[in-house]
Amino acid sequence: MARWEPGAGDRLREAALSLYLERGFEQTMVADIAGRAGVTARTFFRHFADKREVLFDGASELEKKSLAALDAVPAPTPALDAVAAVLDTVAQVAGGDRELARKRQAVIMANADLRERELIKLTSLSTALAERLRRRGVGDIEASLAAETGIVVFRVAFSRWVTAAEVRDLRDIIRETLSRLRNLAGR
Amino acid sequence: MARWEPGAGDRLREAALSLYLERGFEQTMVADIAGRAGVTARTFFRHFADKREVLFDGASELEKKSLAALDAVPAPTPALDAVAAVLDTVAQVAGGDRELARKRQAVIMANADLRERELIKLTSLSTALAERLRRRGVGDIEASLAAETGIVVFRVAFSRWVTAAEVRDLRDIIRETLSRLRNLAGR
DNA sequence: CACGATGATGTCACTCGATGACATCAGGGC
DNA sequence: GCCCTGATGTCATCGAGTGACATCATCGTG
Repeated sequence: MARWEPGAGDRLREAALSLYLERGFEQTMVADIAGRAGVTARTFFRHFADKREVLFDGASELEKKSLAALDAVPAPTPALDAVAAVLDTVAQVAGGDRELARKRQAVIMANADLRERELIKLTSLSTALAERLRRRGVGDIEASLAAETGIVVFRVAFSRWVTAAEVRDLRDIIRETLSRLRNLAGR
Repeated sequence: MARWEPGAGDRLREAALSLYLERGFEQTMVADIAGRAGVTARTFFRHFADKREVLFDGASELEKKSLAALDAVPAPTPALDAVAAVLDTVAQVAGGDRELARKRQAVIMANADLRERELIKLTSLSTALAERLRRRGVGDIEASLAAETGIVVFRVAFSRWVTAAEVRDLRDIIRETLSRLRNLAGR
């Protein structure tokens, strides 16, 4: 076969991120993205469900790995400890390219629709985690609480990780954040 | 003045909810809502920013009352206890008409865009609470964690409250949920 | 090599959400 | 009666998103 060329999906992803950075999300039209990627707008929608999704389609892989990580935790582990183990894995998946993450986050934070989409991706992860926890015998409410709490820790830690001044690993920040939450909530 | 008649905003709210229930959110067109309310589509958008917002415009009042409740808590209270006090107020505002809440929630849960919007409303509340907590001297991370944790408790409790089988007060459920969270997270 | 299947893309037409510009109309104060 | 103001209607337009259909390249098979 010919030498490797990025597929249309990858080109669209790149084109979208750069355009969102240059002009902002709302000022970028799907036709612009498609044009930069060398395809038509119709093709954009064959690769991504909508204009926002182009920034979020890594989420399904994150979810898959997170669930695998949870399944790898031995059964008798307390719910929140199991979630902590998941967060270590999440840190590896999401905590790689910090500069890319900063760019992406800058775009997302600048637009309400994108913030909405980001939230629902994390909620979807939380729901999936809770469901697995229940299968392990964790109570209904406890499963939801543990999963959602884990997501809260991730969100707070992540938002700190992409801060300009911050230099620590995402994993370290997550651990510290979880520990602070325990102090906060413990009686 | 003439006898009381509901304004266009109220008529639109009612029309929208009933239509969303009858046909579903996506199957309902803005023109339908406007028609049932006796106005034009253009007028709909003069009352609500978009098609979703018609279900959520109570959120700003909820936020206002929540912040007032937080300000009413004496300063030396631990962050999570202060949030607990806020949740009592939230329970009063959101825990009134259970049947209405069930209808509304049924519509929201049936559509991804609406779920997104609901999430961001609660996140906005969380952000506002965290900001006030910081003003009281609560540390940066702790403020975010306490506020977001409070929202998690509310979400979990609320979703239980609108369950068909559930009969307890929203406030009671919230209290129990918070207590469970403390057990879960405490070391 | 020709052929037909398959998958990715382009083209066209259309619906609907959302917004700006301008006209209209009713009520209140002068 | 007149004017101001706020709420609404009308019209035009943009852009997201989708369905239907045509096209084209690739590839396995006879």
